Amino acid sequence: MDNKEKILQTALYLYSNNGFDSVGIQDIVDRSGVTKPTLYHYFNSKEGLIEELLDSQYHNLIRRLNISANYSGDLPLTINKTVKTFFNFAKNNREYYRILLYLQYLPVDNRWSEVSREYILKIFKTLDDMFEKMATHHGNLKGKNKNLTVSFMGVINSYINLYLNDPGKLNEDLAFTVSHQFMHGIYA
Amino acid sequence: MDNKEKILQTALYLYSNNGFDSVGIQDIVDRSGVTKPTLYHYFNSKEGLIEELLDSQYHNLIRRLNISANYSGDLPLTINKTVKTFFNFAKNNREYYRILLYLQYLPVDNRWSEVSREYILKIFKTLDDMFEKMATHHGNLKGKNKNLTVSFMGVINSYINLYLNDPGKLNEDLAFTVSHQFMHGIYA
DNA sequence: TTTTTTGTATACCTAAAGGTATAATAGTTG
DNA sequence: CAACTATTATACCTTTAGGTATACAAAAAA
Repeated sequence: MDNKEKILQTALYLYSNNGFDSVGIQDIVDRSGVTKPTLYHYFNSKEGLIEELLDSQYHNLIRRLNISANYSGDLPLTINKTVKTFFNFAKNNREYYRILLYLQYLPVDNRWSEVSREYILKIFKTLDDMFEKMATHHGNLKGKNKNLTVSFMGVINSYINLYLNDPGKLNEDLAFTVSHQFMHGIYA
Repeated sequence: MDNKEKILQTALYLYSNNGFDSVGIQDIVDRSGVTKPTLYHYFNSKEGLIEELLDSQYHNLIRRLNISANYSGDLPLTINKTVKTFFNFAKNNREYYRILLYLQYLPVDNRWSEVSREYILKIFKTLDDMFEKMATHHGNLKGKNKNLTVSFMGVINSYINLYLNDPGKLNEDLAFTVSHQFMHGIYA
């Protein structure tokens, strides 16, 4: 692993557990076994480092999401696949997903909120499209895409936030339960 | 309004829009028209200020929540009242609730995460008790309280997070929609 | 083989953070 | 009125933050 990769890994670890503001460049270079100029050589600034960090695993998430959210007639299957995609991605990229969660609820004027907004929006857009397509077959969903997207992300992220330290819980069973409850409510 | 109150108001405003780490004591005292020793006289430290800030409106929330979450036989009514309680509280205490949201998704090792954990847990506990009581009348909810609490908070906070800048949207209609969907799923 | 680029370390800079020593003022209590 | 307590301002402290000027070694290009 070269120095650049080492820095990215360390930054991911530290930022994920403490947040961007609580981790200094010095902390990162110390833990990576390099010095500041090395970091600045590769990333130019703290912001540059964070941007590259966010970018690094994001396309992976979007790619998977596009596959599972690609509705073509079977609503329960699509919902379940999408829940599983989120759970699996979060399980396999715990540190990264923790950052994504943290960014999603950052105050609006926060410096880092802007850096990440496009990423969050893209995820929402993908789900919104999914629900819109679903509405063509299920009339009762018509016009509700936004609400559905918000509910869906809310439930998913709430579970992930809770179980991120115990990722074994984010399994197929829970994914099924969550999908089922989302579709049929708490009585069923 | 005395200086202490002025400081609290300013801190609430600034922290709510930027997060704790992005706002310095200097920013707060400048905007309050006082000087540092005044702030330190009343609050001892940044942490002390934040603790008092969190405390200031928290009991209000818990009080209301205890009333609406007090299940006594009518599940849909209780759910709906509780959703409305959250929406109304968030609407009437936007800055405060924004901080609560932000704290809920902070990385675990973050300095401020600890300060706020008990508050978040108390809210979860109240809802958990509500769902447990409900399960005595609705057998199919039995043993699901934790999942129900997580889903419930997830959906509620996701909506609030989205509409906090446009709080007119957090109205009774949306509360009804959210309650209904929570109970009966997206098909209904 | 010379030259240039890439990568890295030492040592430093400036700004801003949280916090305080000291002293003055105002109000309260004896 | 005297003593004391609560409240405030000036000016300062220390630490840490992000970032950089300079110099040097290795590798790639000429």
